[in-house]
Amino acid sequence: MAQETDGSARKTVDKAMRVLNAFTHERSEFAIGELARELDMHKSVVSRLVAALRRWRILEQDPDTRLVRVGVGAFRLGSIFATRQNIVRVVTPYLGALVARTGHSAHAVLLDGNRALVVATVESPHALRVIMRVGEHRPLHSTASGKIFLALGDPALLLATERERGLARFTAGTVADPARLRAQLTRIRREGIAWNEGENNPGAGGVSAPVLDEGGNVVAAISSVFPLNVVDAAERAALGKETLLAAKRASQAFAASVEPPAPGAARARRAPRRAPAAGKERETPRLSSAGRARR
Amino acid sequence: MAQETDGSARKTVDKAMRVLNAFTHERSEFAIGELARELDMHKSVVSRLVAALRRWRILEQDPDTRLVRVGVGAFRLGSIFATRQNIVRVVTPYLGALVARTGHSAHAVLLDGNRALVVATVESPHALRVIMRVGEHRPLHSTASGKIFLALGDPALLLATERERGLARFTAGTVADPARLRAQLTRIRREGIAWNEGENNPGAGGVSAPVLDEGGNVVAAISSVFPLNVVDAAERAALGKETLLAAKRASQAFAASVEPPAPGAARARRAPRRAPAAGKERETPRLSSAGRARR
DNA sequence: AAACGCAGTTGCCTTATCAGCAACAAGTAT
DNA sequence: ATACTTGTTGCTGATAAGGCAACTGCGTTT
Repeated sequence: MAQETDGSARKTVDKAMRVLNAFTHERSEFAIGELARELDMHKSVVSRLVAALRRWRILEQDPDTRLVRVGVGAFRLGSIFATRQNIVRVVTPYLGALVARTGHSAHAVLLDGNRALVVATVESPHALRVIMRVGEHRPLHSTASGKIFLALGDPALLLATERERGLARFTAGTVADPARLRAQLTRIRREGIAWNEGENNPGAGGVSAPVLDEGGNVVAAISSVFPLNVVDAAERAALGKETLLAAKRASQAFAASVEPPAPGAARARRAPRRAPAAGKERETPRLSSAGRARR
Repeated sequence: MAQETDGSARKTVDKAMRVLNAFTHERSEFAIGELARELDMHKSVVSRLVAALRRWRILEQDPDTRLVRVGVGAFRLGSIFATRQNIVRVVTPYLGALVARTGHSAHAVLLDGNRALVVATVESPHALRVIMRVGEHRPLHSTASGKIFLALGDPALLLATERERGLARFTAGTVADPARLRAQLTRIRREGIAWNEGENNPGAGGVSAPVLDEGGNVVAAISSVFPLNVVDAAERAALGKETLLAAKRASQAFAASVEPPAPGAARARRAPRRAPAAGKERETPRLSSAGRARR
């Protein structure tokens, strides 16, 4: 079948991952047949893959309905990531403080490929509030936090975003014109905060500021989100200031938290070493690649 | 190699999962070679598996040290589980309230195979406190929450636990005698709460109570943990009462939260149907199986 | 009731994929 | 400089995976 020369394929694993990737917050349960249809694989293949993943509890299956769901094993793995990522731990308290001061929901996102991944949220106590869930993905060009990554992250990210799906239009306000987006990004670089005025969801706006490591690289973005119709210009300005402040504090806390001399550190960690030749990279198949933010 | 007749194997996926399973909170980074040694696989195999998983960001690799870590893709999956599991969402506020009243750390655990998995924690504000991290696994027979599952969950769980590793002894207080353990379980069933007096960690004790669904099945356990030496009998009794109360409230909240009529529910869900023949089950290879709590 | 349809699992056989080896590439220690 | 590391990659025989079709449970239809 003349598979394009891809040195390390491990196609079976790839298929298993395609199965896992089908699960999202919106669609968190599938019948075997559904998966097969959606992924264009044969029933028997999906059935056997699911069985394999089930053995490790990465997936689970409702004994009654036979619907397949994400399992506790996936949660275990994810929690390892969350623990290691100081960011999540470090940033959460600042989100809480931010919400307490502003009254609007706040969240933190990480870059995941060429989308932003929500990794922590604190909800506003108000009845009218914007809700965001941990694990949700958001586009880069139509959200405040996304723009932070586009403006301050790897330039390749912007190129990939434009190329990929083009700049999809979600609302009337979405900035779908590359030139206008670039103009916004320049401004963001200057001011240090990014705005979104109903460009992703009608009626919902946001401000975002970067969490930076000691080298000045963006590691995450903190955002406040609010209903556009009840927040006037003055309040928005204040909200921007507060968000920026929270992000700055979080940056300091993050820098301070990185690799604390490791109390009971046992395993030797060799001195830094540049990655070797590395061949053709090509991360995440069929979704094309986006260079990760350099460190 | 006459692999024992296991109808659906998907051995490559299994190997990939063995790689993932190597990662824990204690060991969250590996060199490729380390993994190969530990899993008794060849360097080249691990290298290619890691490359495959990296493409989906389930794993990631430090560009400098080349150490392999759990990636953001795993976090994404895990968060889907966490969201779907109302338990985590529902229970957390009650943990907070419990800590506020008692001053001791509290956490919630789910059953993961034949261990308990910590899924939510709230720490005590005191300087002297017991700390537990989300994602940690704890044995069933030497922890309060574990005993809840043994006492109120599927009876097969107890058998599997005894068979598996025997009742490993962690401290002088560990109940390693099956008969004594069963006696404790009987009492737990009667009283509705379980105690641990330094049986897992010397000096640390805990009380746990079950979160039950509408059918009376254990879906989770809530525990308060405390330093044994500063908590006298009177305080322990109060702590037990509070923990039980929190668990009861959480149970009600959980029952109320299950499947809210599904507002925009689109996909048809067929009527319940018992799982078919199902062949030889055998969950989680090489760790033997433990029947899941029946529903 | 009996027949049909649908979803999921499983045995069999062919073919494609993977494990192992060894060479190589990069970096580190002697 | 030279000898060890550790990780990646081309190559080829051995193995594991895919497709098919049969079969099992169930629910629905005539």
